[in-house]
Amino acid sequence: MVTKSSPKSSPPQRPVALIAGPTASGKSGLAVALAQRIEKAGGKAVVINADSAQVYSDLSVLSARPTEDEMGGIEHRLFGAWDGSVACSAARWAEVAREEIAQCHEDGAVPILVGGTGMYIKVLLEGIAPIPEIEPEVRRVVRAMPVEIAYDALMIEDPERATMLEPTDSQRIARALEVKRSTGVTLGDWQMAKTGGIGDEIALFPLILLPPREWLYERCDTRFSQMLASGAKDEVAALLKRKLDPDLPVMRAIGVPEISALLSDNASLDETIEAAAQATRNYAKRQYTWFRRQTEKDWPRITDAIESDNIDLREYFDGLLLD
RNA sequence: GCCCGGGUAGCUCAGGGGUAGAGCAGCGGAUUGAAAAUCCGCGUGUCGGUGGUUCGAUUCCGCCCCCGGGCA
Repeated sequence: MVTKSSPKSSPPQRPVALIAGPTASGKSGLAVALAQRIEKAGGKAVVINADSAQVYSDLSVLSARPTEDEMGGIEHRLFGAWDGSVACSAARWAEVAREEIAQCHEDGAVPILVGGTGMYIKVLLEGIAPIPEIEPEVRRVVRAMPVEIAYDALMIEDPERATMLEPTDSQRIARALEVKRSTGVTLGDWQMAKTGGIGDEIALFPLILLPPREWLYERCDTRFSQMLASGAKDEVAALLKRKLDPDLPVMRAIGVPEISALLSDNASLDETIEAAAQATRNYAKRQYTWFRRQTEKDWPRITDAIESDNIDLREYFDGLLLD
């Protein structure tokens, strides 16, 4: 019997690279650079989207989806994969991402997850409670309730969860209530089980980007003006034409409400730019907190600004096949 | 030059004889199927300057400076 020596340099089983960080932190460029290094070494790499806005086909400019040029010849998946009329969710995204990752492994490609949606990534790695789809009518009724009413109802129907939540947390209150009403089981009971996580089955190569706040905010500010110059108005105009439910995630993406106001003459151009830039900064801060606190302590982090070529990929992805 | 308003937290402003407060920003945090979402916590700043009245002034009075608007 031959004992197969496994040299350090051999590619690991089921590798998955992950580049995560706040908006405008330079994730996409880094992911493409990594993919190109892998392909240059004779491997194959696929970039997989882990961003809750970039999944929508209606949002290309506004979600800062990489352009053909920026993709640099690397295959990208789950970018623009959802029609705006369909609400994606962490669980649904994770399900599809899991399939894509499996497909990559079957094809001998390294999947590189890139994105800023912490919860999507968490659900993919750790799994989530197997709660069935909520009955549309239940959802409609629950979401139409004012928070106070919903909270009072939850206090009666699932007091355990109600006491765990802030009485003002409209979204979580609605979720707990719709789950109880639609399935007859409380959210807490459902959440005792978690299914679908792939964290234990893969060799994860994570990298968290936490650049200096000032640098990040400057990029947030610049970004929206660039989006306007790249056709963001037309994108929103086309989206508005679809007359979708205003509560859908596409309709709430940063820039959509702001540009809608501009298009309907309810805001000046300056006000629009200011409001959208501010929303972007607020969002970046929330992501910053997520990635700083909700990720494993031993995951490598970059706290410097990502300039064109100042990152040594080998330092962070040592063990992956690189040239 | 005169007459009105104003000058209070980074910004917009409230308040008022016992040294001050909201919203936004900023900072910290939460995050189990809408997460670019939904929430929670954190407020000392010569209250424009200076003199006076007062036990006590940021608050009342005088003067000065600055910013609006109006009249000349």
